[in-house]
This record gives sequence, structure tokens and C-alpha cells, in this order.
Amino acid sequence: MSRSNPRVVSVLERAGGFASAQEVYRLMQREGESIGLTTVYRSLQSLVNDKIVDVLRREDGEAIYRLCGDTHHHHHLVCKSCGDTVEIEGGAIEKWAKTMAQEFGFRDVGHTAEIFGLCPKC
Amino acid sequence: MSRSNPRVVSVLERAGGFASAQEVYRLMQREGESIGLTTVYRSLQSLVNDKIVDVLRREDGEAIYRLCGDTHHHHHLVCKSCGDTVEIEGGAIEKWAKTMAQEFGFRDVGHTAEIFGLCPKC
DNA sequence: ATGGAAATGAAAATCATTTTCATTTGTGCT
DNA sequence: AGCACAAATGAAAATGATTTTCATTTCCAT
Repeated sequence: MSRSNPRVVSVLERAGGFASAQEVYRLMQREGESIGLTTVYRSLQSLVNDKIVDVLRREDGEAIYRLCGDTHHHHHLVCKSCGDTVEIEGGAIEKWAKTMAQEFGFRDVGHTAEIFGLCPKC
Repeated sequence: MSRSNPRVVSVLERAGGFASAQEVYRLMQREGESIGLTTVYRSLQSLVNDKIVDVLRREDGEAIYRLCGDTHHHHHLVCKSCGDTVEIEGGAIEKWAKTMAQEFGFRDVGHTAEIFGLCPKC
């Protein structure tokens, strides 16, 4: 069984939010780190098992990972046309998620929320 | 462009909950209906476009579809473990999305928001 | 140093989904 | 009916993420 890989953790820290396995791999390559894709997958899996990272799914089904207890949880406002992205605060969402979870007795909850539209330039 | 296929709708009705494209395909085969997997995928896609079905992701990333009884815009509270789903109100989200879009000058906005966690039974 | 367990990664396998493309079906028109 | 053209269909190939296999390398404890 592979162990929680500190190098992968470090990349997730620097990514500051969600990143897919492929993105983590590409990032490490770009930074000159020598690592195999298989090892990235295994490290992420074991980080999930150890509850050190959360795993979610993007709309296209790709798995995305984030360090748990990341205080810099934010959401995105993405332009449908040029792909430009703005990081935004989601205080209202946090509250909404908490309230809804409570109402239906769900525990250990997380959430996803993104806004899409046309940016001022497009 | 393929059209919303009534045979696929009928299968989803009988399935009575969520079903993946592969499951819909297998079900139709079992019932002796002649249809290709490609057509199942295309039909589901266009049903999603027409907002006749909802699409979500199972934990393994497979897309699952369900007839969406109302045209009313809603969000989901999904159990990470058993996949059980509750449709919830998202009034706070609508407002949040609108506010954020306005603040950054985005037009023509839409949004996605889902909450996931462990349901009371899991 | 030595042996065994754990970690690694390249390549192949898997699986859902999408794309390609040739064929069939449907529809409007004369 | 016959014809033309658009839409629908589906088999097979392509794609892309993820997992598995397996041979090799690295780590430790003795």
C-alpha cells in the first residue's frame, strides 16, 4: 500500500483548491519533479483513505482533490466564452449547505457551486 | 441533432429513480427493445438539454439520469455512500449567483450547486 | 551486507463516453 | 408513387481518466 506522499500534499497546498490527478501530475512535471502518474493516483487515493483530502467530481466526471480543512475554500465565476475565472466568496453557500444538511440529517457534508456566464469583455 | 426519445423516457419512468446510460441500455436490451448504446447516450443528452431529466454523478464518476418531475429549478443533497438524493430549495443560491454576477459584471449567468454528505441511514 | 516488504512507474487493461461515418428512416414535394 | 434531402441510427474506432499488472528499485530491520 502506498503511503500519503508529502510531495503530492505539497502540490495540493500550492494549488490552493481543487485539482485533478492529471493536473497534479502535470504540475509536478512542470516543476521538474520526477514522479509517475500511477504514483500520483495511488498517493491521492491513500490521502483520501486517510481523510487528509476530500474528493469530488467535476461536471465531466473527473475526480478532483482538495486538502481537508483548507480554510481557503472558494468558488468560481467562470466565463462561458473566454474561460476567464474569478474566485469568489461563498459565505451564503456555506450557510445554505449547513442548513440544508441539518434539515435532512446529513453529516460530513461538502458542496460544489459554480457560476457561469459571460464576462464583461465578452 | 437527435430528439428526446420516448422509449428512453419510458425506461426512466419504469426505472423509478436514477439509472446510468449503461443501465438504461441493458434494461432495454433485456426487454427486447432494439436500440444502440450510442442512441441511448444521445437521447439522454438531449433529454438533459431539454431539462426533462437531471444528471448527477455516482461516486465512481458514472453519470446517472433521472426524470425531473418539475421544471422548477432545484438543487440536490446527495449521499456520498448510498447515492440517495433529496431535491432541495436553492433560493439563497439564486440570490448569491445574481449578486456575484452583478458585482463582477457577468451577464447571462447560470449556476450549479450540490451538497453531498452522509445521509442519516449511512 | 542481506532478505523481504513496500514503493515505484511504464505499459497494458478497463470502462464510460464521444466521435466517425456509412446506412437507414422520415418528411416534404411534385 | 418517386425523389431529394435532412435527421436519426448504430457499429466500430477513438478518447480519456483511472486501475491493474508486473518487473524493478528503494527501505528497513536484522
